[in-house]
Amino acid sequence: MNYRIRLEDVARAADVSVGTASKALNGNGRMTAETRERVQRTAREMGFRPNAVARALIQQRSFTIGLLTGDSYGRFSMPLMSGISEALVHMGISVFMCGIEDDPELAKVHLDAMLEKQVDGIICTGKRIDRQLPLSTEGIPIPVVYAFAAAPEGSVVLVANDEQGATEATEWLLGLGRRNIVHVTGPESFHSARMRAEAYRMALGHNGQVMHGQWSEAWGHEAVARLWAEGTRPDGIFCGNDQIARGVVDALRERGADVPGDVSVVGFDNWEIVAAATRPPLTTIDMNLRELGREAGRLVMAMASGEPVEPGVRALPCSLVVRSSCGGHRAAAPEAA
Amino acid sequence: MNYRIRLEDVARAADVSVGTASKALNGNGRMTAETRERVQRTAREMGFRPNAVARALIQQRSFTIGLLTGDSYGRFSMPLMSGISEALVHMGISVFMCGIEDDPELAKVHLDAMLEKQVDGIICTGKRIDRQLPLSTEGIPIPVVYAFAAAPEGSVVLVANDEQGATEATEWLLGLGRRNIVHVTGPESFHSARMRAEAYRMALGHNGQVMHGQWSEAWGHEAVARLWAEGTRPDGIFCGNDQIARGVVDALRERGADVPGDVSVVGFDNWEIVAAATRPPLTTIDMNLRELGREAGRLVMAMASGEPVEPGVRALPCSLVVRSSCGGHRAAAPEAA
DNA sequence: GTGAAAGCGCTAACAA
DNA sequence: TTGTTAGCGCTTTCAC
Repeated sequence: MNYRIRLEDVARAADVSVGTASKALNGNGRMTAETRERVQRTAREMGFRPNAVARALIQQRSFTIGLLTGDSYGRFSMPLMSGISEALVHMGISVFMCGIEDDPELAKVHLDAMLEKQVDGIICTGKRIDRQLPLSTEGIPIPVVYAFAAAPEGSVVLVANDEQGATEATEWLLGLGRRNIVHVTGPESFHSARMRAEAYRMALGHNGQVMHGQWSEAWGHEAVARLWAEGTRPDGIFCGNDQIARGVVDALRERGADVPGDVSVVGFDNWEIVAAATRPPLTTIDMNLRELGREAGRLVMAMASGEPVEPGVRALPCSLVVRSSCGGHRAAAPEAA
Repeated sequence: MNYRIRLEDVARAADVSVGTASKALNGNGRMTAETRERVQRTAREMGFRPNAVARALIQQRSFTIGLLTGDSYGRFSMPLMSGISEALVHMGISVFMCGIEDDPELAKVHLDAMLEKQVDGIICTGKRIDRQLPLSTEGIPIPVVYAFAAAPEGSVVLVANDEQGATEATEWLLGLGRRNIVHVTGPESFHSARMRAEAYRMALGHNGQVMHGQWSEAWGHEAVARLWAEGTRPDGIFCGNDQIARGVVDALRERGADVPGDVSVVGFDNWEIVAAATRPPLTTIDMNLRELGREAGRLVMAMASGEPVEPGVRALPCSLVVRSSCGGHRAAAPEAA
């Protein structure tokens, strides 16, 4: 009932010209309400589906954007893409998604394909915010937004606010009365690790103790082992991600330390599969990647519509998600900024 | 250097007609090698990018497909989409991806958008193979393939071979000399859980012991607790997914049972974040979702090209991934079917 | 071997 | 208020 029905068919059936039919369906032009309704009804009855390709050709807009991602695991790219899609679907925009697997050749192939398909804009995303994708977006004639990825000078980029997130985490522990707080995190080579550590120190008001290692559960175990070996007994541990936090919580339990009774632990990422499965479930920082995606979608379309958008890095707020690894309740500490 | 350059511009610069330029660039028609090369060189130098929208309009093919997913977490849809994309990118095909969040309205909006954009085919995917998406693909004038999702009668559908995977897992345990093997899995309401349990029984040659519960670590703990309470001491446990397996392994360790010394444990899913972080890392079944995606991509394009494709369910093989939770080495047991 | 011209399905400017 | 017409950028007969 909807195959190969052209506007011309609808027009003929409704006894108007294609021009009028077009206007009737798009709400443009002037005509009697009767005519407009008749055309719309006819179109509906015939199962008419406008050909967006023809429309794109003439309007020079495809109502399509491209999402290039360096995160093929989906940890970051899935929530981002959900947000983007959510923000744009009601404008009739669809999202091309492609993973580039750290391969410059592949990245170029995908990018060219999208450019040829006349996407209205491109969003690039990675799995860490201090590494550029293997991809040059220089000289690209359409808007580009970077979300959760490093970008060339002068780009529009969106990231989660690591400092603010880490500050919230640390202050949450302080608010709970914890005073001997250690920070166990990933490699110092990661910008995020450095930012979070810095914010932790600032919130503490002194140097605290920062332990850099891997972003893994194993490092969480190892870190606790080192702490115990050197006789340190923290009452709060802020971890650089949820995997480390899970390792820490398990290691603590194995040593008979009660979480959250003796030690409060905060994670970072709110990676459901890890945070919710930890015993007790992790209180952690959510980077609100979905909202980041929404904002990226809005921005790229604003740019595509010619609205002026300032280049620069926009850091969106993280929020604390309270589960059970700290004790305390949401209301007992300051809200997200 | 590549903005708004049309074929006409290239043609003029190369001193040929647009028709000739088109043929030169697409390798069609007849002309002197010199002319062809000159046009190609000119196009390259000018940074010409053919407008795929115009091409799609005339060829009635957009070189685009749609991926509708009910799995917004990405556990299944990411590998699937990587596979699809991988199989099709070299045909110049891009993939629209959209999550439908169990929302029929949203699903329809996305589906209509793709249809209007003249996608050449659609792939639908979910997060379990016995639940249909909230979506009717009836009367759709383009090929539809279901991958890892339930589908209406007469559809082309691709799933992982649960029986074969479960058989491999069980036989691996048997091959290791385990004789007292228990199966701890998810709710009986899941088709996959029933299929895997059935295959487990077949491989065992008797009824064994099947414990249905949740797909969670907590259930893994609980199941071991029950086993211990009733005095059962298995030497092998085949788990319905990796999360259960992780719970089982942790619970076993807490009771002083050595894995894999006393008990061998096999998981299902090969979900890296869970399987690799378990101590010891899990030997598990991989559903090869990426390959499933590749096949889905090939199939949908074959259908779009008019090749006859038999409707029905195609079950693709799973494979055993050996880590440390069983002892034994890859060579000691039969290969994947 | 190369060019001219028609047309894919639609929108928008201009006539009537 | 409605219809006519000229394209959007490309491919593809069909002449020459």
